[in-house]
Amino acid sequence: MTKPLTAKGAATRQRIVAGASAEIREHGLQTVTLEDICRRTATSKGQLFHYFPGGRDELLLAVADHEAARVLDDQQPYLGALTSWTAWQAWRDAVVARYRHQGQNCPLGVLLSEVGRQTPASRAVVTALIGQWQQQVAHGIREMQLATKIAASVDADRSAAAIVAGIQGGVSIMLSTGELNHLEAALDSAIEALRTA
Amino acid sequence: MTKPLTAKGAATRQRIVAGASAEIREHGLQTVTLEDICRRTATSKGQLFHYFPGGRDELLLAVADHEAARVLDDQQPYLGALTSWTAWQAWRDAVVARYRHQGQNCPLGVLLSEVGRQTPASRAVVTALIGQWQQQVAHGIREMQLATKIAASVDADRSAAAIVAGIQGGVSIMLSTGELNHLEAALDSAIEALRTA
DNA sequence: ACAGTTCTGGACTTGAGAGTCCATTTTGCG
DNA sequence: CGCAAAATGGACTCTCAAGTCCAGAACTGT
Repeated sequence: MTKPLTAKGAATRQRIVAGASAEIREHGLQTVTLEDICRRTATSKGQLFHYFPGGRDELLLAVADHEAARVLDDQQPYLGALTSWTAWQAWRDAVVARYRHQGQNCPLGVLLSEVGRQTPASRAVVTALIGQWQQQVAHGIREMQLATKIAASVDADRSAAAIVAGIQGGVSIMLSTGELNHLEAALDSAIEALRTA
Repeated sequence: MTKPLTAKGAATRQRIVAGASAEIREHGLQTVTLEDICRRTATSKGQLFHYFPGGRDELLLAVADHEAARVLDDQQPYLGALTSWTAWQAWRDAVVARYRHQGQNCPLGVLLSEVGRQTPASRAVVTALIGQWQQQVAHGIREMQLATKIAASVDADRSAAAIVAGIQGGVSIMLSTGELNHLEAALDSAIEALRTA
């Protein structure tokens, strides 16, 4: 029911979303204009409003979806297989490395701190992302519990919530201060806590 | 060297900053206009630019300073006297209660997620805030260590960094999803970790 | 190939908000 | 009092970006 879209049209639409995402990651949500996006993606205003009749808001929502997918994808395969302490460490390293390497260029930070609060629809995207993420971490904790590597008394969901919060806070702080310490400390402390519980 | 300011002038300037802070907390940074601020504070454009010749940016910087002070003040007296587990719990409850009670109306969230990245000057304000906060938490940990209530092996600064990150993440998530779980989980897990270390 | 639809380009309109300017009032002070 | 500096009000300009519109090119299926 969405729309009749030819192959070419779908490609253009996709190009716009990807270009807008990149532009926003690089320059921030507030400073990016539709014209910037047109320039970058070699499209025109007409096309932009053709594919996103709702204008800026609708495009931003599509960008939010796109970015949300990236956040989880970028943590794979680690996040999906937290079955040993080595795996947890690898995941931790992957998360830290990613943010060390790309600095400001961060989908999650943009999503949560800039897009998230704007409209109900984009809030829903963020909420779903957080939920999935937390669930995957919780799943990892439960697997470790089955293998009796983590005490059964640990509340998997609650610990997962704390870990996700720690990462998110670490990333926020990094985006504002440029320092990575907090992210590392949050992850290390959380994992350490799971170990000794 | 700043400026010759009469008592009346200083009062007006102060009124503008306070009004702007409130307006931003209530409606978000991007949606608030200078005219909104004028209306709320019963001032005019002329006054606004008289006191903040640098315009919007300069005003925002003053707001950032103002809000940064609130963040720490609002956690007192708890944050300054983390000398027993009861005190830690009281602090934890104060933080949670504050966010439960005021929801979106949050200086820290606004600061970190909206103002922080804008200009170098506002980044500096945020960086200083985080530093002070972390230091106060670390100080609390050290006092507990002196009283042998926390193991001496704990790295106070690193743990404090993790705690601040957890709170920040919890607040960010709350601002986007409306749920308080993550903030509570982060604080509880962090304190629990200090206890059992 | 041809009719209908989708896609594309870009000029144009519109609205909003930051910043300017200056006339007027109030205050500080000798 | 009386002058200079500071404070105030508000109309005005300027810029810029979102969104509109339409004409023309490219593609679709029959």
